[in-house]
Order: sequence, then structure tokens, then C-alpha cells
Amino acid sequence: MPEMPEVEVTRIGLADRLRGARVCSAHVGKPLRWPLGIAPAALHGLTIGELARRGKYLWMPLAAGTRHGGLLWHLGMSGSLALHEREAPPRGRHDHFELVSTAGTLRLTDPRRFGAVLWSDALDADPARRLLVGLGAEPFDVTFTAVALHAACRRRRTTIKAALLAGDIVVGAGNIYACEALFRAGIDPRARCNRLSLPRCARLLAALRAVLSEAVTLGGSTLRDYRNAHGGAGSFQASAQVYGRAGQPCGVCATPLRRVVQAQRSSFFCPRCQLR
DNA sequence: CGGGACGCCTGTGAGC
DNA sequence: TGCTCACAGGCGTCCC
Repeated sequence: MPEMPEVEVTRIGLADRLRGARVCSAHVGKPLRWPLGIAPAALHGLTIGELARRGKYLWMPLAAGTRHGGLLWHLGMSGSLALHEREAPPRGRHDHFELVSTAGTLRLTDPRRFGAVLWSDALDADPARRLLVGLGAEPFDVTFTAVALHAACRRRRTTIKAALLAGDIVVGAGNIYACEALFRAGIDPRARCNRLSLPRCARLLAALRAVLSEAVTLGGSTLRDYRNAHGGAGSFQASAQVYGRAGQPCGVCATPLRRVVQAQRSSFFCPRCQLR
């Protein structure tokens, strides 16, 4: 999926255009990860508020008079959102949810259907609460320091790569950005969390933030499916230094990059630059 | 309890 | 050309 940068790029591309728009109708296509949890017709007449992001989820507040709640969106592994402000093209076979509003037609395209759109009465009410409660810190939260990362790592025996993907210490990095951040920090993805020193945690946090902000600037990564809210592709994948580059020489030391499987996911790394 | 494997789905590219 | 297999950006749930 779309990792945090792709979700953030999507949020940035939609927030101003959707704020204040009124929902005219909603259409559901093939089933996504979970049912919508509300009759689509019940969304009619609600006004869209400020789009927010938590981890890789998007929260769209919806209200009318005393009625309020919102839609929690997740792009899964292959989802993208596009807002058609004029006439929307005919629905494609992978367009599985649509919100027609006074600002245009918002469409979720998701070939693999691991994505989700679900109604919640509030962000801190179920089902949204249940999905968000276990999430780790936002990577750019200033209260999330190297000391905090170090403290969290000391309580974990798993590998640092698995912990980054689990998202219960810090959210936002999926497979691409976890690999890239670990490369930049000089940390082997197989390194044990509880063996990481405070300085190495500090390097990792800085690297993670650098990778994520660079990716947002570049519009995210488009390997295949991801598109921003205007239908455009991201370009970070071209500046990835290890992801998908097994066998190619490391850009720093020319040692062939390696691929190993951890937690059923590929990890790419330089065996010389990244230490356990 | 932490940690790892599974499965949800469809598409693509490699190899035969 | 057509088949089969491995693999793909995530993550909730189950089992040990």
C-alpha cells in the first residue's frame, strides 16, 4: 500500500477541495475489507469536514446539524483515491466505493480490495477506535524522541524491521520506507530491537523522518497502482537506494545488495553498510 | 504476553 | 501462446 507518504499526499490533494462539500450520494461496489457499516443513503446531506490522517488511515468527518460521525478510509495494498471535479469517467472494474459530493466524485480504486471505508460515529468510538487504538506514535510527533524510541525498542525482542512494519512503536513506514530508513541509518534489518543503542535509535528516527518527508515531497512511490488524488504517479521509487535492488551494487560501497525474508516480507539491505 | 504465520484479493512477470 | 508459480505497497486475527 500506500504507506504513510502516499496517504499523506492523498490527504493533501483532497483536503482543500473536499472541505465544506455536501454529500449527494454514495455507491458501494464489490466488498472491501469490511462492510461500510451504514446505509449509503444515510450519508446523503452530510457535510465533509477537515480530512485527517492517523498512521495510514484517513478520517473524513461528516456532519449535519446534530448528526455527526465520519468515514475511516484505508487504501490497503493497492488502493488510491481520485476526486473528479467535473464529469467523472465511467466506473472501472476496480472502483469499489464512490462518494458523490458538491465538490465532485470521490472514488476509491482498489484492485486487491484490501482497502476499507467504514462509518464510525466518532474517531474515538467503535469501529474506528478499535482499529486505531494499538497504533504507535506518529513519526513527526515532536514528543516522540530518540529516547522514547529507544525505550520502546528495549521492551521488544523482535527484529527492528519487523517492529517498524508492526507499527505499534511508530507508524507510517511500510516495506519500502522501512528498508530505506534502515539503510540510511546503517542498521541491519535483522538487528534485534532490544540491542539497539540510544545513538542508533536516534539515527534511525532521523533517517525515518528524512525518508518519509522526502517521499511526501516527491509525491510518494508508485510501483504499480498508487495514484495521488489528481491521478498522478509518485516518483520516490526512483530514489530508493535498496528497495527492490537485490543483486545491484550498493550506491555507497558497491557491495551487492541482498534480499532476505522477514515476517513474510522482503527486506533489502547492504550487508556491508548496515550493521546488526 | 509477544511474536510469527495466515489469509484476505487480483494482477503481473518469470520460467517452462 | 498458455500454464503455473512466486511475489506484490497492509494488517486484523489466530495460534503457539
